[in-house]
Amino acid sequence: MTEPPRRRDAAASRAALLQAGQDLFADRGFDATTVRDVGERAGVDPALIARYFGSKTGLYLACLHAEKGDAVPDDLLTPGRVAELLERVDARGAGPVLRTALQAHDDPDVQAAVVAELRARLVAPLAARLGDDLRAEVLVAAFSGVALARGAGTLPALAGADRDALVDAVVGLLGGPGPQE
Amino acid sequence: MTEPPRRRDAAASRAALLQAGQDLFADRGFDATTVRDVGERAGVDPALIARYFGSKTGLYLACLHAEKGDAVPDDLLTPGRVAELLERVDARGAGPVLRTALQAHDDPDVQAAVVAELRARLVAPLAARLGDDLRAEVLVAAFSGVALARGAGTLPALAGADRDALVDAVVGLLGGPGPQE
DNA sequence: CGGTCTGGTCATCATGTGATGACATCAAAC
DNA sequence: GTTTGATGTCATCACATGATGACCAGACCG
Repeated sequence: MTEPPRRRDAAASRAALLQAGQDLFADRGFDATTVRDVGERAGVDPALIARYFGSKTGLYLACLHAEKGDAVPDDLLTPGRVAELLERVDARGAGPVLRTALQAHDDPDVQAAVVAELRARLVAPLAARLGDDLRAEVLVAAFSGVALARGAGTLPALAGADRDALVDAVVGLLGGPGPQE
Repeated sequence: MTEPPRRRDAAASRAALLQAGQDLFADRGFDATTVRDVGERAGVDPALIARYFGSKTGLYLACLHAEKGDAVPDDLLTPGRVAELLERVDARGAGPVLRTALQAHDDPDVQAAVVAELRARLVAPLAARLGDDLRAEVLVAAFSGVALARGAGTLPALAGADRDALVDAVVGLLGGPGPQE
């Protein structure tokens, strides 16, 4: 750090592309995001995506791994965790992982990576608590649906609701008969 | 009916396109379905989509209205209704309505049509029972998530589960604290 | 038969998109 | 100052996709 900002800085360009990719992929999904969009948002020539990430898919995978660290794997059933995730959804979109949970990706590498992310970050802790993979996955799918719908605007009350009210509704409906303390 | 099948039959071609559109849109969504796909599946030249429906979007709207009648508006909380909907999802994909509930469509006409369908078919009856639009919409979003994930295969236990077990899990988790009798 | 209408086929266009490689330009090394 | 490698810019390609219109082929009517 503290380097005088170079006028040409590969690391900075790379980081800008990564950030722009995270933003746009989270907001619109993979297919609806073009490399030109990413380049424009990053203030960088789209051709550099190929240089630094190999391809659009490479950038997507990098975005997936980049956000790996910033969400602590934790339980989904606690109101605090629900609130935290929803806050994140409101601020930055549903995110590639939740998105791809509900729509298969054609590229097998991407699909495998998302499955692994989902499992590690959300399903596994829940399954450990519930003792049941199926119930854990149903919960994850249901929450993903709420997160996506929040951004889609197709369900007006959900899209427009105050976040606290939404947390209440989600916890009330999804957290119901599960073992909470 | 009982007409000897004409070698050239506009109504039959139209119906074939409509059916193929319903199948493919339900299975893959709007964007991932090409007019060439629809034509091939229907055994009909794709150019006829333009003739009979004006455009791909026109066909999509027609598919939306076509399946309007075949799902009885009913309550989502009852196990019977959940089972019925899941059966349909297993047989024919999530369907355009549930799909678009979670991903906004760019065309405003389509978006408006889907919002209306969703409201009439799913949200309204639930809201009447729960007395709360927000909770009703959360439930619809959650169920849509489950339906989509069922087909996406990203959550293996959910995708592979026996339907009865899935109905149990869904009813147990979503129907929990709601007013059921 | 000749004419016309309807249904169907096909070539083609315009556009958007991801990818690629040639070229330019800056910075550091020598 | 020259060279060299890194960094960035740009034109362009290949391909998929939705749309369009010219044309063809039976059917029905006179």
